[in-house]
Amino acid sequence: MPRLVLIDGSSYLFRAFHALPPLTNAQGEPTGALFGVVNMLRATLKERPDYAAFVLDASGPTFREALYPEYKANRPPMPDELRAQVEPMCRIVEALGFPILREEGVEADDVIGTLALRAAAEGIDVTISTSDKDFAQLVREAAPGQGLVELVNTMTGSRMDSVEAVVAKFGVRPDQIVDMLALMGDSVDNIPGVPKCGPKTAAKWLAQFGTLDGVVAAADTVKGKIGENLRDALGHLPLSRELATIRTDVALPVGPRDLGLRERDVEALRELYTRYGFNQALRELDGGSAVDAAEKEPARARGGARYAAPAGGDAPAPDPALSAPGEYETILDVPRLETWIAELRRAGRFALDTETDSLDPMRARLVGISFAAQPRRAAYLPLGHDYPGAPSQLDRDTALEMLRPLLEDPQVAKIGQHGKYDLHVFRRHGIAVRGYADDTLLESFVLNSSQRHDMDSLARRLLGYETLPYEAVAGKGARQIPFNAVAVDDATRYAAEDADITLRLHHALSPRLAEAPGLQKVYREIEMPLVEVLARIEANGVMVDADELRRQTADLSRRMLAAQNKATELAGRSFNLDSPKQLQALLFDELGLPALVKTPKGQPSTNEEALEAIADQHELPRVILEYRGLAKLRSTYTEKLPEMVNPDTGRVHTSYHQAGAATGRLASSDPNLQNIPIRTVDGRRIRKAFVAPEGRRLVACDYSQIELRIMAHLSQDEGLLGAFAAGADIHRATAAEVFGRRLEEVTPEERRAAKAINFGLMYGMGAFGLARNLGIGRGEAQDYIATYFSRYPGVRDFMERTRQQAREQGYVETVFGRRLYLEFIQRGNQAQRAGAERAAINAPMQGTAADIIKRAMVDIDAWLAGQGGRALMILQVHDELVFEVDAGFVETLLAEVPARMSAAAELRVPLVVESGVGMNWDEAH
DNA sequence: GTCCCCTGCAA
DNA sequence: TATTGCAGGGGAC
Repeated sequence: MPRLVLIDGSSYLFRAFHALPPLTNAQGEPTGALFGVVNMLRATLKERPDYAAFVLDASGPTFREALYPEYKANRPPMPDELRAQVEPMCRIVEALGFPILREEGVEADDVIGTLALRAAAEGIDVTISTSDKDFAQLVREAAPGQGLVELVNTMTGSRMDSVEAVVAKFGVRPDQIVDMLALMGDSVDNIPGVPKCGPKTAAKWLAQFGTLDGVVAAADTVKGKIGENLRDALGHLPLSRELATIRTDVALPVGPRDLGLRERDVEALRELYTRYGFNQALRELDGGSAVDAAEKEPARARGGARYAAPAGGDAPAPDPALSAPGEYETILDVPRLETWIAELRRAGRFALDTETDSLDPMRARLVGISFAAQPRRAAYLPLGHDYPGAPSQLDRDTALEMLRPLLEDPQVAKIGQHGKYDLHVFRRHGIAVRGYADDTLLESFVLNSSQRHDMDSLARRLLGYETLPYEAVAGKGARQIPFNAVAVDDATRYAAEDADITLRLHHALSPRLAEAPGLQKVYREIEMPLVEVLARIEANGVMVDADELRRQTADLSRRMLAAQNKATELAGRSFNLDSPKQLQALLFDELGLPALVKTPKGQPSTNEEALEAIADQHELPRVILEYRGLAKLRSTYTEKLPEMVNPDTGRVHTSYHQAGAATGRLASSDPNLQNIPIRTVDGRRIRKAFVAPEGRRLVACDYSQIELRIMAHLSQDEGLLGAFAAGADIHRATAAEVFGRRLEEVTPEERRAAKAINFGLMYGMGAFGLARNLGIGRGEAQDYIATYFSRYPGVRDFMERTRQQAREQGYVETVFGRRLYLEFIQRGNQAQRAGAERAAINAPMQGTAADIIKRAMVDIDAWLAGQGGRALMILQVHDELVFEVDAGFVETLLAEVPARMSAAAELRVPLVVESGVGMNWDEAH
């Protein structure tokens, strides 16, 4: 007969918490209750039930509160050490494969009761695993076609599987338990009973009178003080009985047969057991002895990642030494710091990390520094914890002067995780770090750009180590406190761990790079040298004319208001033009215009394409498009950029994310300066607000058609190579080929179509996309593409080769050996595979372009370093570099920079660079 | 407050 | 059913 195990999670959590000593793991987190629950669950799994569920109380009121507002009023709030264990417990339960049930408005008891009786009725044997005696009321013996319901308490090992067993334990039958509980009452749940009536008395009365009703009827015959108490309690006994009754008829979204156990997630369990120090469980996991059911399937894949490819680079069984907890100390006096400095110097290389009071490296103040020279041993040097009662710390400037020789010594190698941030912090505190040798973020990025590279993920994946989350020491959301307000002890656990884990990650990652010489070269020759260059660009910042932007804001506001009035008039009522939802109701429901475009979720879209499509049927769509364009410029640019000016420098400092795009491109944020408008007149005005200071100029240098040139190089297509060699206008040349014209005969319309083909091909576009882009029929678009491929057969072959390579080896490469893994190319569904193929075609071109400009940046930065500050690199926009240059130095820069950009790669086509000079970014184009 | 959706800017 | 990103406002929870 199949068996269902229902686990009363809440009861175990409480009992284990109170029964076990207050255990903690190496990080000092409480683990006692967790430990108890985990052991109970492991014992349950060994019994191999067919179905199981872990049931918890949900928040929110239940019917019992409605019945009796004082219900559970005496219950003390959950202790913090216990509360902290709930979330990890759920993660372990999940990872073990148990379904978790948490029903809003229904207590766990009633969920269990309902499922138990339903299952028994369906012929399933039910084991309720609980430490709560109240469940004895549910015990049933098996009957024909009916399963039994039994109780086990794995903490005591007791089992109640028959009426007899219940009688033996409580002196009453299961059907009398509720009456007994009503008579006894329950002080914890605040259920009133008969004062002085305990289990013995209740059992005696029930043996005598049969039921609660019988007891009530015979109340007058009970003698003595307790008889009086009984008679006084008569009024509330029915209520008490109802409160004590476990419901067996609540509505639930699942039935017993929905509660199959999933395969356990071994990786997740390893991490969690490691983190909480459950060594026995860990050994069992590795030995695989106890629960072998799980080994059949790999741990479930992580969702979300678009490429996410394990291929060569994924988690080995973590070395236990790497995943063990570390021992951390706090440096509070000069001798201790001297000892550490000596040790770090002796080691010759060490991991370091800074803690600050802000995420913005251009505003952050140093709060502390951590170091690690060998795994599992790290120290935290607090310098700026200033909460009331903070321990006395070393003076910041004194400590920094002590550290300066070490930090500025290029012979002592430093290892960081996202060290660019720390370089900023040190620079702004007067330390020019040298010898920044390795960055685990970039090691991971180069090894497999599709995965996550944050320290928590890396530690989990590569070390099987669960880091202390930042939220655990600083809180989260609105209640988050700055790091300087974090207690020094907590800070030490968090910060020293950062340095320790950085070092361990480097030990895990660098051998993998060594195994892949091509990748190591990308890491060593492109990414690592770029770190300091990016830090310099960010620190340089760009001057923004805030007044000009404010004038533009005013102008945009005026025109938005006009558009809004016009829209209100046309619609016949007012509505929120910023709300796609309201817009959709207005256009498609009220005005009855056709909804020709759908959003990804199937809603009628109000995007530009959709509005353009109905613009000839109504005036409103055009007005909305006008409004949208203005609103975008105002909210994203003219209003925001002035707010981003750093008060110290008077300039805007973006952040470049070196591991931001899987193809190898940089990404920019806070603010994003890689998407400043250029295509419309209003948009271009914003570029006029990016200015050069008095006596200087902005110089913009951009690669001409770099991705198409790379396509020519990679495909070695003769036609394409020839066109670039001849210095032709490539879109015109393409049009001439595809439309069978002489170059000078190509019409603007044909050139536009050819341009769309060129760009579309680089993105792996099909006939459908080209048709939509050009507003032509699909057949016609297909003809264009066919003609294109017949004129440029090398391109067609190249694309097929690329797809093939991606399918066979799971990744594609740039000219410089950077890889992009494409997980879905082999095992995705149809749409995912198609998407992966498009990405595969695009990545070598986009990625090679990224490699090239990165190389150029490193080279140019080195050159600029010797030019006495007469020019600064201030922006990178994928194929463009922007410089701020002394007016008298412009000539020199123009003689030097474009040449260096061109020389950044040797391709089969020339790398042409175009330059412009002006007082602002618009003019420099 | 946080998260998701829709929208739109750049190369 | 065209690649890579970042970010705004609305609105549900």
